[in-house]
Amino acid sequence: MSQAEAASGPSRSERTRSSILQEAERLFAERGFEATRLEDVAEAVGIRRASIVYYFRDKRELYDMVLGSVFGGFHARLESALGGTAPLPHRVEAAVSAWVEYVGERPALARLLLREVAGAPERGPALLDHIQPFVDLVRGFIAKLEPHETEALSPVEPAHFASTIAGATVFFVAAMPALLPDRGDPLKPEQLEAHRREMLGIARRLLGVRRTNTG
Amino acid sequence: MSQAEAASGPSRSERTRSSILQEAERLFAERGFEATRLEDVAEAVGIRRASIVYYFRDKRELYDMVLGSVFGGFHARLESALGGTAPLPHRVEAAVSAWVEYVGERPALARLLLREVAGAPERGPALLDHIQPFVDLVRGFIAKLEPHETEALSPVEPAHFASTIAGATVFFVAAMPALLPDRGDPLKPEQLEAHRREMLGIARRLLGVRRTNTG
DNA sequence: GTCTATAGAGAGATAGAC
DNA sequence: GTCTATCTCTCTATAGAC
Repeated sequence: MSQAEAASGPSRSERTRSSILQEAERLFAERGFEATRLEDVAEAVGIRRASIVYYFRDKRELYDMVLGSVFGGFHARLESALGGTAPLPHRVEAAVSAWVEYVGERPALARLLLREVAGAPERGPALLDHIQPFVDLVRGFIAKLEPHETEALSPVEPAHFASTIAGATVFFVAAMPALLPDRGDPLKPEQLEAHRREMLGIARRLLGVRRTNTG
Repeated sequence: MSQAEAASGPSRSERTRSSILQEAERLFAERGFEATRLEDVAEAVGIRRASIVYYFRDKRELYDMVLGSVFGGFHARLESALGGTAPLPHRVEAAVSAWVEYVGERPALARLLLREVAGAPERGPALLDHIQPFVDLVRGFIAKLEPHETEALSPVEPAHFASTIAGATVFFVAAMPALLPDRGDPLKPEQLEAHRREMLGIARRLLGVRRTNTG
């Protein structure tokens, strides 16, 4: 944002660009990359298709920007949750809570991640670029642990731990409305909170922590 | 299979049809419905694209047949696991094991399910048709339980239980090779077995069963 | 049953006016 | 910045020969 914009708010250009990203996020999540037409994104924004290309070189670049925005938004949260001086299990639990809360705020992440993960590894290393920061973050976190804390992690591999929590959450958020439509929206605060507690319970079990009541 | 085929084996027609289904299963799983070209399926089988249409009306029908085959294959297994007179937790654990084993044998299921679940509920009720038999099966199972067994289920909702296990497994199988390529194939027997045990542990926790060693 | 050839629709990308 | 118009390519589906 330039100085002038700091006073007057985002420029028209920035508002348009931001709207495109927002609608693209929703549509790519709902329909997938191939099935999403730039025409649909344009219509949702209220502009013409050619205008999208003014902001983003092509469809692929738009998609990459969406992924960057969605995954990037969680990176800071995770960093903050894992930081600090609290005991190891508390920090891991804070990370799990941050994850479930973020998915609740930005459910497009769930569908985008499901789709990306479904893609065969050879095809499209796109995902890896966006996930690598998280892998690095977690590896750094583990590297900085005290020896006695590292031992506490031994019951489970970090990769498996993350996969279980991440998979259970995105599947829950995306699958419930599809498979059990009469069950109510999983994004409703009560449902999400129940899920969060369940994930915390699983996290504690995987970490070998004795069970407590809430998080 | 007709009487003649019972002796001579599958006819050429049946072999071709079966090959188409097999390659389509793999390609739809790896690339998704839209990104899969009938051309690619035909090439993988070693025939021409037009021949596919001789066996399947159109691309959509082929896709539906693939889903039917993949999901249908698990239905019998689940039914058998949930049946019998063993105590409730044992039958649930047998179901979890059957699930993990089936995904291991037919990993296309993982990617197909991830993709289907990612689709917004409004678009394409296709998945529901294939999942409904499972919902019915589980509801029937619960309905037939003794009162004291039903109580044992109370700690967790069946839908949430299934979502957690199913999500964690398909995510694990599909995401590991993509996100941590140096970690080895999750489909290798040791890895799959470790995952199965972990899922059993989670299942027991969700069912409120005291922990034991293996399944 | 499997093929070649082609019709027909759809969507991304580009050029250039305003 | 946003538009209209158009080019070009890709893919499904069909028709009909062998």
